[in-house]
Amino acid sequence: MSEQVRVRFAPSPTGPFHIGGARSALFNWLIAQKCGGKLVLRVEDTDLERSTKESEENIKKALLWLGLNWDEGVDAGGSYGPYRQTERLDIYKQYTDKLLSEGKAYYCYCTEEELDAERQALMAEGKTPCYQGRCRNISETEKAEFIAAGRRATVRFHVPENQQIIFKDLVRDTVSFDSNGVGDFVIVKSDGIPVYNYAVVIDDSTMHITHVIRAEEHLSNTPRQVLLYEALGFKIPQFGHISLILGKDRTKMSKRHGATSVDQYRKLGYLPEAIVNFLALLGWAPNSEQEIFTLDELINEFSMDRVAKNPAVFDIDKLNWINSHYMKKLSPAQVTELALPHLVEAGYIQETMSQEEKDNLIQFVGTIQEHLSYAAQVVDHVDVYFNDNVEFENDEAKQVLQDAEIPQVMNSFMNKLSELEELSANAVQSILKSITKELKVGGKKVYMPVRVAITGKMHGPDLGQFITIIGKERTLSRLASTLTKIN
RNA sequence: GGCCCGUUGGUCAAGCGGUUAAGACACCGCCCUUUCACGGCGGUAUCAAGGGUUCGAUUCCCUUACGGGUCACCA
Repeated sequence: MSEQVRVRFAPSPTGPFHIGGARSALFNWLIAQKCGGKLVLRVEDTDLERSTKESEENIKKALLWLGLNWDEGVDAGGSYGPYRQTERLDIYKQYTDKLLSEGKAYYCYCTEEELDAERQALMAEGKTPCYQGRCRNISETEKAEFIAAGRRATVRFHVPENQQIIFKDLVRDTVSFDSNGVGDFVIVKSDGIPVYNYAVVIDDSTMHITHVIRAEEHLSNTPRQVLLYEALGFKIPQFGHISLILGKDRTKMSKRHGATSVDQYRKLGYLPEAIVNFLALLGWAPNSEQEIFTLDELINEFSMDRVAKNPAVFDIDKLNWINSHYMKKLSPAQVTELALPHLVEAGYIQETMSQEEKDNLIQFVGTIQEHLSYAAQVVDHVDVYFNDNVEFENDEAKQVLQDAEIPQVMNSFMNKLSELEELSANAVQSILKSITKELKVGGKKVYMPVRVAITGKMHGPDLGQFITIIGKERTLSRLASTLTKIN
């Protein structure tokens, strides 16, 4: 009987939810779904300085927004709680006492300055800067002196010497380290709070996690953890270290690479299914040529043995392409809704607008929807809709109105438009077409000048629809004022 | 600096000893719509370098270079 797959996502609530964390969560979620296993959400809040409840809430909200729910853990309950590390202090203490009594761990009274000096010295010699074990065998009298001097002890793990630490990794296969390069590390801080590498082992083990899938930055921590698993008599889980996401300059993605948090993308009007789809393709490839995946399809296709070892550069162009794909499935009203905050911020609209204004805006958004990568881009297209004061976007646009036949085209169009009884996209198209026939000129000589005269731009929404939306009056007045500008 | 991981087009990547080295994004061109876009079709472009192993290396091994991670009383 094979045991049930249990994976976990264990963020530390110390800031915005990073896109890389989202990918780790996604991979874990996919594994759980695929294997009919459980995903545990554990909050690693042992960094008392930086952890905030707010951050925890943001992370949970972002996970849910992405469609990644969890079966067990914070807010969901379960039989292996509590699921917040600061609520598990008594559990860690039991194991610490055990390690201490078995001589596998010891108190260390070194000060920060002493440790720093030791590190510097080793670095200068070109050696691995790891703790040399000064407090490993101190006498009781020394200990008493330190305590009397007011020193507070940390607990260090006694790392065995000359041991090859070998473990299997789902992504990297066999990885090995030499225990001599590790050095006795702190497992409990002087304030009694366990350190990440220690708490994670106890948690993963007591929560019966079978597969530890996390980012590659933890790969070098794994030998420490393996040692701890062995010392505590725990079963070692399957590890899988997925590569990092890099920025365009091939360094770890950070703020200077642009938006890095899930929430920033959400606010820009990216869609959760697009982000999930994009993230899945960063570091994983399907066994087919498919690029667009629903969550269900991902569950079907996903497997750890198709996860890449090499780090991937975050390519915003591809994200945009994927997002625009999903965006086309939205109704204009939905796109408008996503863009609203940005339109308000840009000063185009007020928080309160009449239903009529809104309906009209939605119609306009419908005409530009296919140009959009994400909803906030509506702002870049909306000037032609709100602004009746036509300005040429460049000389090329201005040039379009310089041809000899332009006055005729314009006059004819203005006449026909004002005589039109019922304004519609088709009617406008007919007018445009009739002018090409009448004047025996190509479409380019008609459509382009009219577009430029009304919008000042060379590109834009379908003319028939656009004119219908802004109406006859505004169109005619724009044309009239543009004509005065070109002479 | 020590240790660990990695390196196929500009980017994501398939490939797992013999291939015309897939596909996607981006870019360029053509077609469509008597305009721009959308869409369709096509094109440019890749195995980091050097040694081995082998009848044969993108694929296996070593070295170098480059990139990244880690060495905290951060996670």
